[in-house]
Amino acid sequence: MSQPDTKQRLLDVAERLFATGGFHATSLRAITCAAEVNLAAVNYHFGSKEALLEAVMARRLGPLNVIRQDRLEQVAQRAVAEGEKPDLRALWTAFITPTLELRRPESGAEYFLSLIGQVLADTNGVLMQVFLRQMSPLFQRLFELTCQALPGVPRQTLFWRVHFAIGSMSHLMRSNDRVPVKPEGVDTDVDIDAITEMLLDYTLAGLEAPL
Amino acid sequence: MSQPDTKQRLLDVAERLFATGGFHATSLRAITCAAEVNLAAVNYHFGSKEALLEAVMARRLGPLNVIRQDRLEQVAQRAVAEGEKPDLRALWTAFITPTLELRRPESGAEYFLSLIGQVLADTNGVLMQVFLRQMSPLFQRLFELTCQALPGVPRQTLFWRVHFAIGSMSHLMRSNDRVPVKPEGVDTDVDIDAITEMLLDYTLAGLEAPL
DNA sequence: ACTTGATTAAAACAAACGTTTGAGTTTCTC
DNA sequence: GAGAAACTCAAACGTTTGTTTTAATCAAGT
Repeated sequence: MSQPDTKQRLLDVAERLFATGGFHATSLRAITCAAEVNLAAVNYHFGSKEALLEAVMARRLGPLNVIRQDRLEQVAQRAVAEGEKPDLRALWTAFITPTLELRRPESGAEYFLSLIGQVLADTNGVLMQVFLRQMSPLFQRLFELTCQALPGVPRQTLFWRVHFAIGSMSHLMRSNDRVPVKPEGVDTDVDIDAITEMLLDYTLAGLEAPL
Repeated sequence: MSQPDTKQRLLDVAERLFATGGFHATSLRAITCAAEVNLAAVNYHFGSKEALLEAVMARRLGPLNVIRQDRLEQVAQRAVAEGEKPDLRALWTAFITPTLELRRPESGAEYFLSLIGQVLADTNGVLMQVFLRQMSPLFQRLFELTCQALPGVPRQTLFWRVHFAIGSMSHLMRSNDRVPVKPEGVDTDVDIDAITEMLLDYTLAGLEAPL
């Protein structure tokens, strides 16, 4: 009958199923069945499948973006106060670390992270359009601050390097522990902090690569 | 009536539509309509939608993998002959350059490249399964040779760095000229050779990042 | 010209899809 | 307690989907 958390259950289940199966390959019936709510609840609470997706993304992306934006601005302000250019590692730490924190099981957001990773791979489809409405300002800001941090690198080169960096990061976001090919003697079950450091090292080296 | 190139048209159109719309969001009717062939032709020539996808991938991935495998082995053999470790840039040039060549309009394979980029983002769904059947050996080989080229970097670290590199590359493969966010003053319409160099620089710097 | 195998076509099948509808139930406010 | 708003439910709607079926047509070989 009446359930106090229908909307929440739909969001949680949709997050998981969209992440593991993809938006288009996940039906509303699969979601509502897993959430143990009625099919019509989706349209009642959200209006449409796409709106459900948008709600799934907005509930975590909003707070995540606030954190990242704040941290980016702190780095920028510190640089201004010191009359220096922004610290590149601090910038990308501000962008990457809160994001990968969502990878921790305790965050309850690991599927969300995977979903966002997939969104970043969407070729201008519905996922990407929804996502960009919420992300463009942050991407722009990150890029501009990175340009300030690396004044000797042409803007165009930096654009592509940032593009590559987003690619690495989103690839990691998607994979969780689902790494498709595991070589011998490699333990893929690795600590979040360690992998964050590795990604930062890799990204920083790439961004700063000699011309 | 009888058309000499029904199968080819299906492959071409499927490649394009799967690449631009995604596998699940592209119907067989959309493909057959665009190819101007009958719906039953898909099942007649390929057996199923998934088999069509597999054929789409195999027709270019097979030859591409032969080229890449040959070039990788050349680098490896040169190193053995000289009693040295393999040259890292040569390895990744062998892997990346033939791949990004497909980005050229003249190759007729730009949609294929985008499709493979999407496959690399698939979370163990049908796309990834089809793909891995054709790609695992090459990935393994690339990883092992990269380990040989960088003996001072722990295997596990290298695994993740290669993972990041694949992420960058696939992100680039997917995007073509569809870059979602274009900052001011950046020309995203860039020469293939230039962008290949940029990706190689970025990737090499990341792989070789100091510990 | 006939036969056989390959190919095409339209229709059908069974299932699935997102959305809508209208009735019933629950919750909230006065 | 009554009424309104919020919520749930099952059925229905109209459409779409991948696959199958069967007959017709084409192409190649004898």
